[in-house]
Formats: sequence, structure tokens, C-alpha cells
Amino acid sequence: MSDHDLKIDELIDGEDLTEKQRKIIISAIESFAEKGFSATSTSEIAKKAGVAEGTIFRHYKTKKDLLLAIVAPMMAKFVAPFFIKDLKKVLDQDYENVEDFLRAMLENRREFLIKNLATVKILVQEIPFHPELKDLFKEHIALKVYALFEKLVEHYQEKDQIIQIPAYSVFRMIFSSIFGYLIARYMIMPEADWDDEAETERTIQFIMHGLAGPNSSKK
Amino acid sequence: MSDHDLKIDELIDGEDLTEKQRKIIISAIESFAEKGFSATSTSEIAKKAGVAEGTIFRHYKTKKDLLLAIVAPMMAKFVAPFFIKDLKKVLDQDYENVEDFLRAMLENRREFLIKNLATVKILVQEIPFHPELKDLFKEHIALKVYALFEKLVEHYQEKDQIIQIPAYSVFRMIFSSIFGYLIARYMIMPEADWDDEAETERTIQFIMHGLAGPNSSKK
Amino acid sequence: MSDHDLKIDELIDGEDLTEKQRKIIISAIESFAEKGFSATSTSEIAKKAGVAEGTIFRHYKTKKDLLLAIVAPMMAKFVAPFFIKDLKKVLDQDYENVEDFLRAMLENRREFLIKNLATVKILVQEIPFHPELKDLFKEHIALKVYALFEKLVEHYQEKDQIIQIPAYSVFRMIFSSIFGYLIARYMIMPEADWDDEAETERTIQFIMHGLAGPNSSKK
Amino acid sequence: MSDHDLKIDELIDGEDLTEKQRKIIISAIESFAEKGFSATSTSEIAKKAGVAEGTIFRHYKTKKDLLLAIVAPMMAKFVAPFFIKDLKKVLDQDYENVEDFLRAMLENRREFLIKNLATVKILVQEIPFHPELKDLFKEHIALKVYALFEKLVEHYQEKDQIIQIPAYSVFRMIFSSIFGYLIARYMIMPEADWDDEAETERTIQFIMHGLAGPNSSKK
DNA sequence: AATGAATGAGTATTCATTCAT
DNA sequence: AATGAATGAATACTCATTCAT
Repeated sequence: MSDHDLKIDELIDGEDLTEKQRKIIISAIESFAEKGFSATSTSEIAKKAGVAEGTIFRHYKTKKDLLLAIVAPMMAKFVAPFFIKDLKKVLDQDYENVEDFLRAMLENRREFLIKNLATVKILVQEIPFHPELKDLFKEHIALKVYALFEKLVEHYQEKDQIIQIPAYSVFRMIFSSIFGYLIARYMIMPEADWDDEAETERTIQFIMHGLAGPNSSKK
Repeated sequence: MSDHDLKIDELIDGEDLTEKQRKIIISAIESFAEKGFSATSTSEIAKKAGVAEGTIFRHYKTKKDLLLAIVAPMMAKFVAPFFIKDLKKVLDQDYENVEDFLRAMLENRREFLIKNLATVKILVQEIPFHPELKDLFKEHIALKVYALFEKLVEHYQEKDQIIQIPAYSVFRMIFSSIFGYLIARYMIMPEADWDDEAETERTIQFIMHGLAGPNSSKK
Repeated sequence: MSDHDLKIDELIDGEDLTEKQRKIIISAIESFAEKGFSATSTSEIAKKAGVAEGTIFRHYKTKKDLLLAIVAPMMAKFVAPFFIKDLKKVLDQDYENVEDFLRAMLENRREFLIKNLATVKILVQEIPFHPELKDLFKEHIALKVYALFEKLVEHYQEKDQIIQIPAYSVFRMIFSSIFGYLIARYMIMPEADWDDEAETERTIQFIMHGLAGPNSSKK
Repeated sequence: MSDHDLKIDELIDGEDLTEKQRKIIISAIESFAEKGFSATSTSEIAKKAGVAEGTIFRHYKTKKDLLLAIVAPMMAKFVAPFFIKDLKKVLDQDYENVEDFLRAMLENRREFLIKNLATVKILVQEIPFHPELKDLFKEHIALKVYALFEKLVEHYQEKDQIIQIPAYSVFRMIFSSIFGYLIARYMIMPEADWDDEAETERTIQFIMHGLAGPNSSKK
């Protein structure tokens, strides 16, 4: 189910990193997530990674390069593949109805979030301050993901499973609901006592009925 | 409709601020929103405000105090009043159905966002890094707003306008949908060409049907 | 016995000081003694004195003027008078022998020290860094005190109570012994359990025998 | 005679210091001695040493650490060894009488002072403001030096060369007299025209007779 | 006489980055 | 590849002093 998600290690090992490089990346992820990019000093990262300050700059020309080295592959390797694989399944009738698709997507994103919590935090927090990140994000999400998603919506709209509203509105609503849930669950109130199964189901049903429109009970 | 929202100026003038103090606050809001709290230097704020750097510290003992002076009153003065006033209206039958209430709330928050865009950006971006902010937020939202909201949900659930699921789930879904919309509209893609009226309506309908559940067409 | 020593208050009231001025001086003495002149900030003094920062500078043009206002009168008013009065007594045969003179001087300086501990501390600590202070000190000690002291030594040398060595050597030895005692007693180890009477006597005897020379037992 | 005293250079080279570190220490000693610790700025030290200001903080985490790096080894390496070596000589009958011991000690401390004048000045001036320094000093002087000194006094008291008064009184008197002399000679009035040989002799004789008591001529 | 807001130079310390080893 | 000493600009914050009220 989540075989298309890689572990952090895989992310990092993907390119041939030295042991030191791995330690630097891991330390940087921890610190960036905890205190923010610009509140984290390179000397702090070096200390936590157990390497000399100079070593960081041997591998990453600037501190910002280090940030990009953490955040860019996440966008490149993980966001896109998911939708591409899953869209195929939808079109190939693997998911006969929206509900199954939503459930699959939610669980898939949940696993991704759990594995990449820190990195996602960094991404979300730093995007507003770094135009390059914004551009990277737009490129990956807007052009690759959203384009596919649009077809998917049309697919279900033809089957009358989704109300006739613009695809971008559907996208926004699904996105808001699923990520609203995951963010609350894993980033805002991870310490609360969640009944994951029930909450997931409610979220799916909320989206389902919301998108089905007034004739939802006809089904 | 939005007479209970104050302008930034009012916020700032609320307490007797000197002219210099006002300039400092305004400059700080601008810079914090644009580059983030810790990437903004006090010398930069001073320069932009046209005051000496020392002047900042005469009024705000630390840079963090300056942040709190910006963010704290927003939570104290704006978040709470809205719900308290509107809840009354609901219980006094001013809003006979959920739909009217949601619409009022969405418009009210929209106006608030438009007026306080920068400050809200700062709040959202800095909350993860400052436990005091998190605490302030919890205190205001969780204790004051959420408690009232719960009653409201029960009120509509008794009238069968909302499906029988836990209030916190309802809260999360409404919150996700409305703020998902507003954030996309004003913070992520403000430059896009939005049909506000239609989009608002779709969002309201999405929530309405989502919360009405399978029997929504009965109505 | 100590009627020629004035209290701090008198020192301060000597010149007509306003209430605020008095508080400033007292606060400054405390802080200068505790942390040193240059480690003490004027704002700190103002706070401790309960006055506005500007008030200090209304009375004392600079921080250094404040230091001088504390230290200068002590030298002017206290160091000189003592010796002048006591020298007269010696020459008038009030003290027939060295011993009585030494005892009187030690007790007199002890009282002075106890009353002006903080101010003396400041004087001692700051003299090395302020040439004006050094000059003031030399003027008072070297020219007034030492000159008189020289006569006194000669007086006792003529009476064969003091060995025939240069007056400045005698001065140095007496000074070292008495102030060595008082400094140890009141500044270095004030918390120790001192038998003042015995220790005073030992010090006097030490000086007496030291200055009497090899024939001291003849007496 | 003074082979157990090391030069500043040795002090500094003792631990492996880089060239820059040496320059920093030397500049700091000069400035601290001249203007006092807290009136000396790190930028001033850096400039005088010809290094970047940051370099100071690479080697000494804080300005105070720099002070301790200067003052602590002086206490550790120089104060203790002297007495230990010399005490042995006394007990081994190398110094048959007090006079020889005093003379040796005075000359030894004189050489030490001449070589370490600036550092001693710093120590003396800063001790009142830094409890850690006071503690270090007490540890070295009180526990190591004084304890040995006590035995020495008893040794001579048994031989009837020193009057029967408490060892701490003897200690104080010798200390006052010798350091009173050295301080006057090298720190207060170094510019005066001193006849060192005669003055030393007078000081020794003063102590000798002072401690011998009334029966001093019996000898 | 007294205030306290305002200043700009200065403070100790940290920063990201470079470079010789 | 890795180090860590070295840097100089930047950092948040403090300073003594001025001045309009």
C-alpha cells in the first residue's frame, strides 16, 4: 500500500552520501524543524552531526543549499509519483468510486506524513520565505499533480459521483479536508487521544457528502 | 456586519502608543510577515521605521517582546469577541439555520483576514517556534472559542441540521474548509483570478452537505 | 574620640543636596562599591535611586563627575582633618609616646573605615584608573598628611622612641601594618571571627617593636 | 634563586597556544591592567592583538573566560610552588633563622612581581568583583600556602625566634609588611627613586624586631 | 527640578563562510 | 574528504548623554 513511499534513509541514500553527509542532513532536518531555518546556525548543525563546521560547506556551498538538499528531493521524489501511480489505478478502474480513492489517498498521505513529519514541517514553514521553494512546489504540484487530478475529477464527474463544480474547487475542498485532518492529527495536536479509524471515516464521509451535493442520498 | 472588527490602527492606537512606537510596530509587522521573525533584524526594523535602534528597545525589552506586542493583542481582541457575539445571535435565533451562520462567519473572518493579513501570517508562521504563542492561542481558541462552538454544534444537532458526530470533528471540518478557502484565497494564491461569490457559495454548500450527512436531500 | 569623623549623611548633606540627589549618591556608592565604576550603568543607578535617568545628568554632567562627587569630598574632608588635629595633640604633648598615638590613629581610622567602607572601597579600586583621583590623592596625602607625619616622626625620633631611619620608611611601615590590619579585618575577611582587642594590641606592639629597633627592650 | 619562577612567555606557552592566542592574551593583559577588565572592550583587545574580534571568542567563550585564562594559571602555577619549595628548605634547616627566610621570600616575590606586574595588577583589581577569583584565591592561598606557613611559624616559635602570638597574626604582619613594601615600590610609586637594598633591609629588620617582641635585644 | 523618550555609538557575542593544512 | 582556525560583518541589546516637555 505504501510501497511507493521511501524512508528518510532511502531519500538520503538515494544519492550516494557519505556517512558525514548523512549525519549533517539528519541533524539539519531535526534543527530546522524544531527552530526554523534561519534560527538554526550551521555551527549548531555541525555540533549535532559531530562534524567540523567546514565539512558542511564542503558538501553544501551555502546554508540555503543545505535546506534545498533536504526539501527539494522530497518534492521531486514523493509528491509526484504517488498521484501518477494512483491516477493510473483510477483510470484503470482500480478504484471504482471516489470513496475508495479518497481512502487510499488519505492513508497513503498519512504514512508519508508520519515518515517525513520533520521534513514536511520544514517545507511548510519555509515555503513562504523562499521563492525558489515556492517555484519548485508550484512546478511539482500545480503542473504535475494538479493536471492529473483534474482528469480524475472529470472522470468521477462523468460518473456523477462528484457534483458539477470546477475541478479546482473540488481539489481545494478535498485537499483542505484531508490535510486539515492530517495536520491537526500529526502536527497541531499529536498528543491528543485520537480515534484514527473513526476520524478518518468521518473525514471521508464529510468529503463524500460535501461533493455529492444535494442528491447525495439518491445513491 | 463587521463592526466588531477593528482596524490595525485601532489595534495599535488602542493602547496609547507614541508616534515612534507606531512606526516601529508597523515596520516590524511588515518585515516579520515578509521574511519571518528570526530572519528580520532589529536594525532593519529601526531603519524602516526611521528611528534609532535603541528606541525599539526602550519600548520593547527584547525582540521577542516586540513580536508578542504584535501578535498577542490580535488573539486577545479579535478572535474571542467574534464568536461570543455571533453565538448569542445563533442562540437568540438570529441565524435560523447553519447555512446563515456559516456564511456570516466566513464573511466575518474574510474581512478580518483582509485587514490583518500580515499579522495573521506572522501568527501562523511563528506559532510553531514559540511555546508562549501556542499557549496564548490555546487559551483563546480552545478555552473560549471552542467551548462556545461546541454548544452551537449541539444546538444545530438538536435541530437535526448537523449529523450526529462529535463536536470536535464538526469543528475541525468547518475550520478546515473555511480556512482552507481563505488561506488559499488570500495567502497562497492571492494573485489568481477568483470568483469570490461563487467560491464562497461552493464552500458553504460543501460544508452544508458534508455535515448534513446521507439524509441531506430530505430537507 | 571620633567626633571629627562625619557620617555619610553629613558628607552628603554637607553641600545642600536635594532629596533626589542624596538618593542618587547613595545608590551610586552602593553600586560602584559592589560592581566597580565602569561595570555600573547610570540607568541602574537611576532605577535603584528611584529617579529618572535624566535627573542624574541634571546634577552631574557625566558619570565620572558622579564618581568624583562621591570620592573627592572624602579625601578633602576626612583624610586631612584627622592628622591635622591629631598632630597638634602630639606636638602639644597630648600623646606622650608613640604607642598612644598609634592606638588613637588606629581606632580613629577603624571608625572611619566602618562608616565609609563602601566609599573607601570605591576610592581604592578606582584610583588606578583615574589620574585625576591619583592627583587628588597625592595632593591630600602626600602634601598635607605626609608632611605633617614627617614632623611627627622626627618628634618621636628625637625622643628616641623611633629608630633612626628615613621618615618615609617609617610612614610606609606604619601605614602597611595598620591598613594591612584594617583591610584584612573589614574588607577581605569581614566574616571571620576576629578578637578585635587582641588583634589591635598585637598590631600596635608589632609596629612598636619593629620601629624601636634592636634596643627596644632597654626601655 | 628564582628558578622556580617562569616568565610570562612560559606561562603562556605552557599550554600549547597558537600565535594568535598568544597575541590576544598579551593584549588583554596590557589593556586589563591599564583600564580594568570591564572598561576594556573586546574590540580593543582584538585591534591591539591584530586579530579579528571573532578570533577571541573562538578561543575564549566569553570575555570573562579570557580574564580567567590570564589570572587562573598565575595563581595555580606560581603562588603555591614557591612556598612548598621554600618551606622544605626551612624544615631542612636551609634557613637557620627567620631573617634568612624572610629575605629569600621577599626577593623571590619581588622577582615574581617584576615579571608579572601587569597580571598581578589585574588579579588585585578584579578579585573584589569576581567571586570565582576570590574562591580560586582562597583555595590556593588559604588552603595550600597558609597551612604550610603555619607550620613554619610554629617551627620558628619553638626556636624562640618568633613571639608567641597566633600564626594568623604573624602571617598577616609579614604579609602586610612585605607586600606593603612591594606594592608601594612597584605599583604605587614605581617612578620614585628607591634605594632598594636599604629599603629591603629596613623592611626585614622591621618585621624581625616586630615579631621578636620585647626581648628582641637578648639575641 | 524633573522627567523619560530618543539617540547613535558601542557592547559582547554569533554568524556563515573561507582557507591553509 | 575533512578539519578547525580565522574572519569581518552582523546580531540583539546597552550605554551615557541630550533635549523637549
